[in-house]
Amino acid sequence: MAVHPSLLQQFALMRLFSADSLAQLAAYSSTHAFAKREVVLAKENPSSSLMFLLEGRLQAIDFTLDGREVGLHFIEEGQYFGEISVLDGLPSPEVVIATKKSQVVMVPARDIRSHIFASPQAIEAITSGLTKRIRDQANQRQILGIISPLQRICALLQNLTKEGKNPSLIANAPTHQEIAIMVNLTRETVTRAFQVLQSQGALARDGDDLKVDASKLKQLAEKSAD
Amino acid sequence: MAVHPSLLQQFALMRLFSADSLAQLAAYSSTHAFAKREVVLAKENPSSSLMFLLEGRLQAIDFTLDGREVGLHFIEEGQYFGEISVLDGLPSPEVVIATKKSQVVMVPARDIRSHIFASPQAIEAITSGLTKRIRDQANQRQILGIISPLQRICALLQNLTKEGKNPSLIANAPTHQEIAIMVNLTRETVTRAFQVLQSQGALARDGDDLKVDASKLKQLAEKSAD
DNA sequence: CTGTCTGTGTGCGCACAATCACACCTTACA
DNA sequence: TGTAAGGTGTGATTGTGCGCACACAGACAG
Repeated sequence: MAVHPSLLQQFALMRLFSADSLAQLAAYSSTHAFAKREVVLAKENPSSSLMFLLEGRLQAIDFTLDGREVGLHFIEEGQYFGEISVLDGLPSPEVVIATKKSQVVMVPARDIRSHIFASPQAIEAITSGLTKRIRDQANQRQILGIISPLQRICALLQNLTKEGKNPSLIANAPTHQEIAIMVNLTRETVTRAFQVLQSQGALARDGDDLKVDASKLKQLAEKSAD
Repeated sequence: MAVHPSLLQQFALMRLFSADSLAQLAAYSSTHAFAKREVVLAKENPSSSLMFLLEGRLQAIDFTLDGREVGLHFIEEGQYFGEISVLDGLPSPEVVIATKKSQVVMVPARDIRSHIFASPQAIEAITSGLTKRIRDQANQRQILGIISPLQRICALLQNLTKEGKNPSLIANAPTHQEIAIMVNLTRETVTRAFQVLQSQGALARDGDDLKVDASKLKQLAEKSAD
Protein backbone atom coordinates (compact mmCIF):
# COMPACT_ATOMS: atom_id res chain seq x y z
CA MET A 1 0.00 0.00 0.00
CA ALA A 2 0.98 3.60 -0.53
CA VAL A 3 3.31 4.60 -3.31
CA HIS A 4 5.44 7.67 -3.79
CA PRO A 5 3.58 10.56 -5.45
CA SER A 6 6.34 10.82 -8.05
CA LEU A 7 5.36 7.38 -9.27
CA LEU A 8 1.89 8.62 -10.09
CA GLN A 9 3.39 11.58 -11.90
CA GLN A 10 4.73 9.13 -14.45
CA PHE A 11 1.26 9.12 -15.94
CA ALA A 12 -0.09 12.03 -17.96
CA LEU A 13 -3.56 11.77 -16.45
CA MET A 14 -2.28 12.14 -12.90
CA ARG A 15 -0.25 15.21 -13.71
CA LEU A 16 -3.54 17.04 -14.08
CA PHE A 17 -4.11 16.83 -10.33
CA SER A 18 -2.77 19.19 -7.69
CA ALA A 19 0.13 18.13 -5.51
CA ASP A 20 -2.28 17.78 -2.60
CA SER A 21 -4.59 15.47 -4.48
CA LEU A 22 -1.66 13.45 -5.74
CA ALA A 23 -0.27 12.94 -2.25
CA GLN A 24 -3.68 11.86 -1.03
CA LEU A 25 -4.17 9.40 -3.89
CA ALA A 26 -0.64 8.06 -3.57
CA ALA A 27 -1.35 7.12 0.03
CA TYR A 28 -4.07 4.71 -1.06
CA SER A 29 -2.41 3.41 -4.19
CA SER A 30 -0.41 0.26 -4.60
CA THR A 31 1.68 -1.54 -7.18
CA HIS A 32 1.17 -5.12 -8.24
CA ALA A 33 3.29 -7.48 -10.29
CA PHE A 34 1.77 -9.91 -12.76
CA ALA A 35 3.35 -12.87 -14.46
CA LYS A 36 2.79 -13.60 -18.13
CA ARG A 37 -0.72 -14.93 -18.75
CA GLU A 38 -1.96 -13.76 -15.38
CA VAL A 39 -5.36 -12.07 -15.12
CA VAL A 40 -4.95 -8.41 -14.18
CA LEU A 41 -8.62 -7.46 -14.17
CA ALA A 42 -11.57 -9.85 -14.23
CA LYS A 43 -15.07 -9.07 -15.39
CA GLU A 44 -16.75 -9.73 -12.07
CA ASN A 45 -14.23 -7.70 -10.12
CA PRO A 46 -16.30 -5.70 -7.65
CA SER A 47 -13.47 -3.82 -5.92
CA SER A 48 -12.48 -1.72 -8.87
CA SER A 49 -9.51 0.56 -9.28
CA LEU A 50 -8.17 2.86 -11.90
CA MET A 51 -5.09 1.10 -13.15
CA PHE A 52 -1.91 2.29 -14.82
CA LEU A 53 0.50 0.08 -16.70
CA LEU A 54 3.95 0.93 -15.41
CA GLU A 55 5.81 -1.77 -17.25
CA GLY A 56 5.00 -4.71 -19.50
CA ARG A 57 2.20 -5.31 -21.94
CA LEU A 58 -1.46 -6.17 -21.50
CA GLN A 59 -4.34 -7.21 -23.71
CA ALA A 60 -8.00 -6.60 -23.03
CA ILE A 61 -10.01 -9.61 -24.09
CA ASP A 62 -13.45 -11.14 -23.73
CA PHE A 63 -14.88 -14.63 -24.09
CA THR A 64 -17.70 -15.89 -26.28
CA LEU A 65 -20.35 -18.25 -24.94
CA ASP A 66 -18.47 -21.14 -26.50
CA GLY A 67 -15.29 -20.21 -24.68
CA ARG A 68 -13.38 -18.63 -27.52
CA GLU A 69 -11.24 -15.60 -26.81
CA VAL A 70 -11.88 -12.32 -28.58
CA GLY A 71 -9.29 -9.56 -28.49
CA LEU A 72 -10.45 -6.03 -27.75
CA HIS A 73 -7.30 -3.92 -27.55
CA PHE A 74 -3.74 -3.78 -26.36
CA ILE A 75 -2.54 -1.73 -23.41
CA GLU A 76 0.94 -0.25 -23.63
CA GLU A 77 3.19 1.18 -20.96
CA GLY A 78 1.93 4.48 -19.57
CA GLN A 79 -1.69 3.87 -20.50
CA TYR A 80 -4.47 3.56 -17.97
CA PHE A 81 -7.41 1.16 -17.92
CA GLY A 82 -10.34 0.14 -15.76
CA GLU A 83 -11.89 3.61 -16.06
CA ILE A 84 -15.22 2.24 -17.21
CA SER A 85 -15.93 0.56 -13.90
CA VAL A 86 -14.55 3.49 -11.95
CA LEU A 87 -16.88 5.88 -13.71
CA ASP A 88 -20.15 3.96 -13.67
CA GLY A 89 -19.58 1.55 -10.80
CA LEU A 90 -20.54 -1.50 -12.84
CA PRO A 91 -18.42 -4.61 -13.40
CA SER A 92 -15.72 -4.42 -16.04
CA PRO A 93 -16.84 -5.12 -19.61
CA GLU A 94 -13.56 -6.83 -20.37
CA VAL A 95 -10.88 -9.10 -18.97
CA VAL A 96 -7.34 -7.77 -18.93
CA ILE A 97 -4.46 -10.23 -19.04
CA ALA A 98 -0.71 -9.76 -19.07
CA THR A 99 0.94 -10.83 -22.31
CA LYS A 100 4.26 -10.53 -20.54
CA LYS A 101 5.58 -9.88 -17.03
CA SER A 102 4.04 -6.58 -15.96
CA GLN A 103 3.86 -3.98 -13.23
CA VAL A 104 0.57 -2.20 -12.53
CA VAL A 105 -0.25 0.74 -10.27
CA MET A 106 -3.75 0.69 -8.80
CA VAL A 107 -5.66 3.66 -7.46
CA PRO A 108 -8.87 2.68 -5.67
CA ALA A 109 -12.00 3.83 -7.48
CA ARG A 110 -13.71 5.35 -4.47
CA ASP A 111 -10.71 7.54 -3.79
CA ILE A 112 -10.08 8.81 -7.29
CA ARG A 113 -13.62 9.11 -8.66
CA SER A 114 -14.48 12.31 -6.82
CA HIS A 115 -11.11 13.83 -7.69
CA ILE A 116 -11.79 13.23 -11.35
CA PHE A 117 -15.20 14.85 -11.36
CA ALA A 118 -13.88 17.73 -9.28
CA SER A 119 -11.15 18.67 -11.73
CA PRO A 120 -12.23 20.22 -15.03
CA GLN A 121 -8.99 19.20 -16.71
CA ALA A 122 -9.25 15.65 -15.48
CA ILE A 123 -12.84 15.13 -16.55
CA GLU A 124 -12.04 16.56 -19.96
CA ALA A 125 -9.09 14.21 -20.29
CA ILE A 126 -11.19 11.26 -19.20
CA THR A 127 -14.03 12.02 -21.60
CA SER A 128 -11.65 12.48 -24.49
CA GLY A 129 -10.11 9.16 -23.50
CA LEU A 130 -13.57 7.60 -23.66
CA THR A 131 -14.34 9.08 -27.05
CA LYS A 132 -11.01 7.84 -28.36
CA ARG A 133 -11.89 4.41 -27.10
CA ILE A 134 -15.24 4.52 -28.88
CA ARG A 135 -13.56 5.63 -32.09
CA ASP A 136 -11.04 2.82 -31.82
CA GLN A 137 -13.76 0.26 -31.23
CA ALA A 138 -15.77 1.52 -34.18
CA ASN A 139 -12.68 1.33 -36.32
CA GLN A 140 -11.94 -2.18 -35.13
CA ARG A 141 -15.54 -3.15 -35.87
CA GLN A 142 -15.13 -1.80 -39.36
CA ILE A 143 -12.08 -3.99 -39.89
CA LEU A 144 -14.13 -7.03 -38.98
CA GLY A 145 -16.49 -6.14 -41.81
CA ILE A 146 -13.75 -6.88 -44.32
CA ILE A 147 -14.18 -10.31 -45.90
CA SER A 148 -10.61 -11.14 -46.80
CA PRO A 149 -8.52 -12.34 -43.83
CA LEU A 150 -5.37 -10.92 -45.38
CA GLN A 151 -6.88 -7.49 -45.69
CA ARG A 152 -8.18 -7.65 -42.14
CA ILE A 153 -4.70 -8.37 -40.90
CA CYS A 154 -3.22 -5.57 -43.00
CA ALA A 155 -5.73 -3.14 -41.56
CA LEU A 156 -4.90 -4.22 -38.02
CA LEU A 157 -1.17 -3.89 -38.67
CA GLN A 158 -1.74 -0.40 -40.01
CA ASN A 159 -3.49 0.49 -36.77
CA LEU A 160 -0.64 -0.92 -34.73
CA THR A 161 1.89 1.17 -36.62
CA LYS A 162 -0.19 4.27 -35.98
CA GLU A 163 -0.12 3.66 -32.24
CA GLY A 164 3.65 3.59 -32.04
CA LYS A 165 5.79 6.58 -32.95
CA ASN A 166 7.71 4.95 -35.75
CA PRO A 167 5.38 4.21 -38.67
CA SER A 168 7.57 1.40 -39.98
CA LEU A 169 8.06 -0.49 -36.74
CA ILE A 170 5.81 -2.41 -34.41
CA ALA A 171 7.67 -2.78 -31.15
CA ASN A 172 7.00 -5.79 -28.98
CA ALA A 173 5.00 -7.44 -31.70
CA PRO A 174 2.03 -9.48 -30.51
CA THR A 175 2.04 -13.22 -31.16
CA HIS A 176 0.04 -14.66 -34.05
CA GLN A 177 -2.50 -15.91 -31.54
CA GLU A 178 -2.94 -12.46 -30.01
CA ILE A 179 -3.46 -10.98 -33.45
CA ALA A 180 -5.82 -13.76 -34.46
CA ILE A 181 -8.33 -13.04 -31.71
CA MET A 182 -8.31 -9.36 -32.58
CA VAL A 183 -9.50 -9.99 -36.13
CA ASN A 184 -11.61 -13.12 -35.72
CA LEU A 185 -9.21 -15.56 -37.27
CA THR A 186 -7.35 -18.66 -36.21
CA ARG A 187 -3.69 -18.63 -35.40
CA GLU A 188 -2.96 -20.72 -38.50
CA THR A 189 -4.61 -18.24 -40.82
CA VAL A 190 -2.54 -15.42 -39.34
CA THR A 191 0.61 -17.47 -39.82
CA ARG A 192 -0.25 -18.09 -43.46
CA ALA A 193 -1.12 -14.45 -44.07
CA PHE A 194 2.19 -13.41 -42.56
CA GLN A 195 3.94 -15.71 -45.04
CA VAL A 196 2.33 -13.81 -47.86
CA LEU A 197 3.17 -10.42 -46.38
CA GLN A 198 6.78 -11.43 -45.83
CA SER A 199 7.13 -12.81 -49.35
CA GLN A 200 5.77 -9.52 -50.70
CA GLY A 201 8.31 -7.63 -48.61
CA ALA A 202 5.62 -5.79 -46.71
CA LEU A 203 6.65 -7.29 -43.41
CA ALA A 204 9.84 -8.54 -41.76
CA ARG A 205 10.63 -9.89 -38.35
CA ASP A 206 13.31 -8.23 -36.30
CA GLY A 207 13.60 -9.98 -32.97
CA ASP A 208 10.67 -8.90 -30.84
CA ASP A 209 9.72 -6.21 -33.32
CA LEU A 210 8.10 -6.16 -36.72
CA LYS A 211 9.42 -4.05 -39.55
CA VAL A 212 6.70 -2.78 -41.82
CA ASP A 213 6.63 -1.29 -45.28
CA ALA A 214 3.72 1.07 -44.85
CA SER A 215 3.07 1.69 -48.54
CA LYS A 216 3.16 -1.98 -49.53
CA LEU A 217 0.90 -2.76 -46.60
CA LYS A 218 -1.54 -0.13 -47.71
CA GLN A 219 -1.61 -1.54 -51.23
CA LEU A 220 -2.38 -5.00 -49.95
CA ALA A 221 -4.96 -3.67 -47.55
CA GLU A 222 -6.89 -2.06 -50.36
CA LYS A 223 -7.00 -4.85 -52.87
CA SER A 224 -6.10 -8.42 -52.16
CA ALA A 225 -6.79 -9.58 -55.71
CA ASP A 226 -3.39 -10.61 -56.94
CA MET B 1 -34.05 27.81 -36.14
CA ALA B 2 -35.15 28.10 -32.54
CA VAL B 3 -37.43 25.53 -31.02
CA HIS B 4 -39.66 25.71 -27.97
CA PRO B 5 -37.85 24.81 -24.72
CA SER B 6 -40.55 22.27 -23.94
CA LEU B 7 -39.43 20.31 -26.98
CA LEU B 8 -35.97 19.90 -25.51
CA GLN B 9 -37.53 18.77 -22.26
CA GLN B 10 -38.73 15.70 -24.08
CA PHE B 11 -35.24 14.36 -23.66
CA ALA B 12 -33.93 13.09 -20.34
CA LEU B 13 -30.50 14.61 -20.85
CA MET B 14 -31.87 18.10 -21.34
CA ARG B 15 -33.98 17.97 -18.21
CA LEU B 16 -30.72 18.13 -16.27
CA PHE B 17 -30.25 21.73 -17.32
CA SER B 18 -31.72 24.81 -15.66
CA ALA B 19 -34.66 26.61 -17.25
CA ASP B 20 -32.29 29.42 -18.20
CA SER B 21 -29.87 27.13 -19.97
CA LEU B 22 -32.69 25.35 -21.72
CA ALA B 23 -34.15 28.58 -23.05
CA GLN B 24 -30.73 29.63 -24.29
CA LEU B 25 -30.09 26.31 -26.02
CA ALA B 26 -33.58 26.20 -27.49
CA ALA B 27 -32.94 29.50 -29.22
CA TYR B 28 -30.12 27.98 -31.25
CA SER B 29 -31.67 24.58 -31.83
CA SER B 30 -33.56 23.41 -34.86
CA THR B 31 -35.53 20.42 -36.07
CA HIS B 32 -34.91 18.58 -39.29
CA ALA B 33 -36.90 15.99 -41.17
CA PHE B 34 -35.27 13.06 -42.92
CA ALA B 35 -36.73 10.68 -45.45
CA LYS B 36 -36.06 6.97 -45.31
CA ARG B 37 -32.48 6.16 -46.37
CA GLU B 38 -31.36 9.72 -45.99
CA VAL B 39 -28.02 10.47 -44.32
CA VAL B 40 -28.55 12.21 -41.00
CA LEU B 41 -24.93 12.54 -40.00
CA ALA B 42 -21.91 12.00 -42.21
CA LYS B 43 -18.39 11.17 -41.12
CA GLU B 44 -16.79 14.28 -42.49
CA ASN B 45 -19.42 16.56 -41.07
CA PRO B 46 -17.47 19.48 -39.63
CA SER B 47 -20.39 21.52 -38.24
CA SER B 48 -21.35 19.11 -35.53
CA SER B 49 -24.37 19.17 -33.28
CA LEU B 50 -25.71 17.12 -30.45
CA MET B 51 -28.73 15.41 -31.97
CA PHE B 52 -31.90 13.97 -30.50
CA LEU B 53 -34.19 11.57 -32.27
CA LEU B 54 -37.69 12.92 -31.82
CA GLU B 55 -39.43 10.46 -34.06
CA GLY B 56 -38.50 7.62 -36.39
CA ARG B 57 -35.62 5.19 -36.34
CA LEU B 58 -31.96 5.49 -37.20
CA GLN B 59 -29.00 3.20 -37.64
CA ALA B 60 -25.38 4.10 -37.12
CA ILE B 61 -23.26 2.43 -39.77
CA ASP B 62 -19.80 2.52 -41.26
CA PHE B 63 -18.26 1.38 -44.52
CA THR B 64 -15.36 -0.95 -45.19
CA LEU B 65 -12.68 -0.17 -47.73
CA ASP B 66 -14.43 -2.42 -50.22
CA GLY B 67 -17.65 -0.50 -49.81
CA ARG B 68 -19.61 -2.94 -47.66
CA GLU B 69 -21.83 -1.59 -44.92
CA VAL B 70 -21.23 -2.53 -41.31
CA GLY B 71 -23.90 -1.86 -38.70
CA LEU B 72 -22.84 -0.28 -35.42
CA HIS B 73 -26.04 0.31 -33.47
CA PHE B 74 -29.65 1.41 -33.69
CA ILE B 75 -30.96 4.71 -32.41
CA GLU B 76 -34.47 4.74 -30.99
CA GLU B 77 -36.83 7.61 -30.27
CA GLY B 78 -35.69 9.74 -27.35
CA GLN B 79 -32.03 8.82 -27.65
CA TYR B 80 -29.31 11.27 -28.47
CA PHE B 81 -26.30 10.85 -30.74
CA GLY B 82 -23.39 12.79 -32.17
CA GLU B 83 -21.94 13.35 -28.68
CA ILE B 84 -18.55 12.01 -29.68
CA SER B 85 -17.87 14.88 -32.06
CA VAL B 86 -19.37 17.40 -29.69
CA LEU B 87 -17.05 16.30 -26.91
CA ASP B 88 -13.74 15.99 -28.72
CA GLY B 89 -14.31 18.20 -31.73
CA LEU B 90 -13.22 15.55 -34.22
CA PRO B 91 -15.23 14.21 -37.15
CA SER B 92 -17.89 11.63 -36.41
CA PRO B 93 -16.65 8.03 -36.24
CA GLU B 94 -19.87 6.80 -37.83
CA VAL B 95 -22.49 7.56 -40.42
CA VAL B 96 -26.07 7.81 -39.21
CA ILE B 97 -28.87 7.04 -41.65
CA ALA B 98 -32.64 7.02 -41.26
CA THR B 99 -34.19 3.58 -41.60
CA LYS B 100 -37.57 5.29 -41.77
CA LYS B 101 -38.96 8.80 -41.99
CA SER B 102 -37.54 10.64 -38.99
CA GLN B 103 -37.50 13.91 -37.09
CA VAL B 104 -34.29 15.09 -35.46
CA VAL B 105 -33.59 17.98 -33.09
CA MET B 106 -30.14 19.52 -33.40
CA VAL B 107 -28.35 21.56 -30.77
CA PRO B 108 -25.15 23.15 -32.05
CA ALA B 109 -22.00 21.76 -30.44
CA ARG B 110 -20.42 25.08 -29.63
CA ASP B 111 -23.50 26.16 -27.71
CA ILE B 112 -24.08 23.03 -25.68
CA ARG B 113 -20.55 21.87 -24.99
CA SER B 114 -19.82 24.42 -22.28
CA HIS B 115 -23.20 23.82 -20.67
CA ILE B 116 -22.42 20.14 -20.41
CA PHE B 117 -19.06 20.60 -18.76
CA ALA B 118 -20.53 23.25 -16.46
CA SER B 119 -23.22 21.00 -15.05
CA PRO B 120 -22.10 18.18 -12.75
CA GLN B 121 -25.27 16.22 -13.44
CA ALA B 122 -24.94 16.62 -17.18
CA ILE B 123 -21.33 15.57 -17.35
CA GLU B 124 -22.08 12.54 -15.20
CA ALA B 125 -24.94 11.60 -17.47
CA ILE B 126 -22.78 12.04 -20.54
CA THR B 127 -19.92 9.97 -19.17
CA SER B 128 -22.25 7.18 -18.11
CA GLY B 129 -23.71 7.35 -21.61
CA LEU B 130 -20.21 6.95 -23.00
CA THR B 131 -19.39 4.00 -20.76
CA LYS B 132 -22.65 2.34 -21.74
CA ARG B 133 -21.71 2.81 -25.34
CA ILE B 134 -18.33 1.21 -24.76
CA ARG B 135 -19.98 -1.70 -22.97
CA ASP B 136 -22.42 -2.16 -25.83
CA GLN B 137 -19.65 -2.10 -28.39
CA ALA B 138 -17.61 -4.63 -26.44
CA ASN B 139 -20.66 -6.84 -26.21
CA GLN B 140 -21.29 -6.52 -29.91
CA ARG B 141 -17.66 -7.36 -30.59
CA GLN B 142 -18.04 -10.46 -28.48
CA ILE B 143 -21.02 -11.56 -30.56
CA LEU B 144 -18.90 -11.34 -33.68
CA GLY B 145 -16.52 -13.81 -32.09
CA ILE B 146 -19.17 -16.50 -32.29
CA ILE B 147 -18.61 -18.83 -35.24
CA SER B 148 -22.14 -20.01 -35.91
CA PRO B 149 -24.26 -17.47 -37.82
CA LEU B 150 -27.41 -18.71 -36.14
CA GLN B 151 -25.99 -18.17 -32.69
CA ARG B 152 -24.75 -14.73 -33.68
CA ILE B 153 -28.24 -13.79 -34.74
CA CYS B 154 -29.75 -15.20 -31.56
CA ALA B 155 -27.33 -13.17 -29.47
CA LEU B 156 -28.22 -10.01 -31.38
CA LEU B 157 -31.94 -10.65 -30.98
CA GLN B 158 -31.45 -11.10 -27.26
CA ASN B 159 -29.78 -7.71 -27.12
CA LEU B 160 -32.63 -6.13 -29.03
CA THR B 161 -35.19 -7.55 -26.61
CA LYS B 162 -33.20 -6.15 -23.69
CA GLU B 163 -33.34 -2.67 -25.17
CA GLY B 164 -37.12 -2.58 -25.35
CA LYS B 165 -39.30 -2.83 -22.26
CA ASN B 166 -41.12 -5.98 -23.25
CA PRO B 167 -38.70 -8.92 -23.23
CA SER B 168 -40.80 -10.91 -25.70
CA LEU B 169 -41.29 -8.22 -28.30
CA ILE B 170 -39.04 -6.35 -30.67
CA ALA B 171 -40.96 -3.31 -31.83
CA ASN B 172 -40.23 -1.88 -35.27
CA ALA B 173 -38.14 -4.87 -36.19
CA PRO B 174 -35.15 -4.10 -38.40
CA THR B 175 -35.03 -5.61 -41.87
CA HIS B 176 -32.95 -8.68 -42.58
CA GLN B 177 -30.45 -6.48 -44.32
CA GLU B 178 -30.12 -4.18 -41.31
CA ILE B 179 -29.56 -7.17 -39.06
CA ALA B 180 -27.13 -8.74 -41.50
CA ILE B 181 -24.69 -5.84 -41.39
CA MET B 182 -24.79 -5.83 -37.59
CA VAL B 183 -23.51 -9.41 -37.35
CA ASN B 184 -21.33 -9.66 -40.45
CA LEU B 185 -23.63 -11.80 -42.54
CA THR B 186 -25.44 -11.56 -45.83
CA ARG B 187 -29.13 -10.86 -46.03
CA GLU B 188 -29.77 -14.37 -47.36
CA THR B 189 -28.11 -16.02 -44.40
CA VAL B 190 -30.25 -13.97 -42.03
CA THR B 191 -33.37 -14.99 -43.95
CA ARG B 192 -32.42 -18.65 -43.69
CA ALA B 193 -31.61 -18.38 -40.00
CA PHE B 194 -34.98 -16.75 -39.38
CA GLN B 195 -36.64 -19.74 -41.04
CA VAL B 196 -35.01 -22.00 -38.51
CA LEU B 197 -35.95 -19.79 -35.58
CA GLN B 198 -39.55 -19.56 -36.74
CA SER B 199 -39.81 -23.32 -37.27
CA GLN B 200 -38.51 -23.82 -33.74
CA GLY B 201 -41.13 -21.41 -32.41
CA ALA B 202 -38.50 -19.07 -31.05
CA LEU B 203 -39.57 -16.26 -33.31
CA ALA B 204 -42.75 -15.02 -34.98
CA ARG B 205 -43.57 -12.02 -37.12
CA ASP B 206 -46.35 -9.71 -36.04
CA GLY B 207 -46.66 -6.90 -38.53
CA ASP B 208 -43.77 -4.51 -37.91
CA ASP B 209 -42.87 -6.27 -34.70
CA LEU B 210 -41.18 -9.53 -33.83
CA LYS B 211 -42.50 -11.82 -31.12
CA VAL B 212 -39.76 -13.66 -29.31
CA ASP B 213 -39.67 -16.66 -27.04
CA ALA B 214 -36.82 -15.60 -24.79
CA SER B 215 -36.12 -19.02 -23.31
CA LYS B 216 -36.09 -20.85 -26.63
CA LEU B 217 -33.88 -18.13 -28.05
CA LYS B 218 -31.49 -18.53 -25.16
CA GLN B 219 -31.31 -22.27 -25.72
CA LEU B 220 -30.47 -21.81 -29.36
CA ALA B 221 -27.97 -19.09 -28.57
CA GLU B 222 -26.05 -21.41 -26.30
CA LYS B 223 -25.79 -24.48 -28.43
CA SER B 224 -26.64 -24.65 -32.08
CA ALA B 225 -25.85 -28.35 -32.36
CA ASP B 226 -29.23 -29.83 -33.15
C1' DC C 1 23.40 -30.77 -22.24
C1' DT C 2 18.81 -32.46 -21.58
C1' DG C 3 13.84 -31.67 -20.99
C1' DT C 4 9.81 -28.64 -21.19
C1' DC C 5 7.08 -24.96 -22.84
C1' DT C 6 5.69 -21.65 -25.95
C1' DG C 7 5.46 -19.84 -30.49
C1' DT C 8 5.60 -20.83 -35.30
C1' DG C 9 5.22 -23.44 -39.85
C1' DT C 10 2.50 -26.85 -42.85
C1' DG C 11 -0.83 -30.41 -45.17
C1' DC C 12 -5.35 -31.90 -45.86
C1' DG C 13 -10.40 -32.51 -45.89
C1' DC C 14 -14.74 -30.76 -44.81
C1' DA C 15 -18.37 -27.77 -43.61
C1' DC C 16 -20.74 -23.96 -44.83
C1' DA C 17 -21.55 -18.98 -45.81
C1' DA C 18 -20.99 -15.96 -49.82
C1' DT C 19 -22.54 -15.22 -54.26
C1' DC C 20 -25.62 -14.95 -58.10
C1' DA C 21 -29.96 -15.54 -59.96
C1' DC C 22 -34.58 -15.41 -59.84
C1' DA C 23 -39.62 -15.60 -58.00
C1' DC C 24 -42.90 -13.91 -54.73
C1' DC C 25 -45.34 -10.67 -51.90
C1' DT C 26 -46.36 -6.86 -49.65
C1' DT C 27 -46.46 -1.59 -49.33
C1' DA C 28 -46.58 3.03 -51.18
C1' DC C 29 -48.20 6.36 -54.06
C1' DA C 30 -49.37 7.83 -58.86
C1' DT D 1 -56.71 0.58 -59.54
C1' DG D 2 -52.13 -0.22 -61.54
C1' DT D 3 -47.22 -0.17 -61.20
C1' DA D 4 -43.00 0.29 -59.16
C1' DA D 5 -39.95 -0.52 -55.43
C1' DG D 6 -38.46 -2.59 -51.43
C1' DG D 7 -38.34 -6.53 -48.69
C1' DT D 8 -38.33 -11.53 -48.41
C1' DG D 9 -37.90 -16.57 -49.82
C1' DT D 10 -35.12 -20.24 -52.29
C1' DG D 11 -31.83 -23.18 -55.19
C1' DA D 12 -27.21 -24.30 -57.14
C1' DT D 13 -22.56 -23.48 -57.06
C1' DT D 14 -18.11 -22.57 -55.19
C1' DG D 15 -14.46 -20.64 -52.69
C1' DT D 16 -12.04 -20.82 -48.52
C1' DG D 17 -11.19 -20.52 -43.57
C1' DC D 18 -11.50 -23.76 -39.77
C1' DG D 19 -9.99 -27.59 -37.40
C1' DC D 20 -6.94 -31.05 -36.42
C1' DA D 21 -2.63 -33.14 -36.65
C1' DC D 22 2.02 -32.99 -36.36
C1' DA D 23 6.87 -31.06 -37.01
C1' DC D 24 10.16 -27.78 -35.79
C1' DA D 25 12.68 -23.91 -33.58
C1' DG D 26 14.13 -21.02 -29.80
C1' DA D 27 14.09 -19.84 -24.78
C1' DC D 28 14.73 -21.02 -20.33
C1' DA D 29 15.63 -23.81 -16.17
C1' DG D 30 17.72 -27.41 -13.82
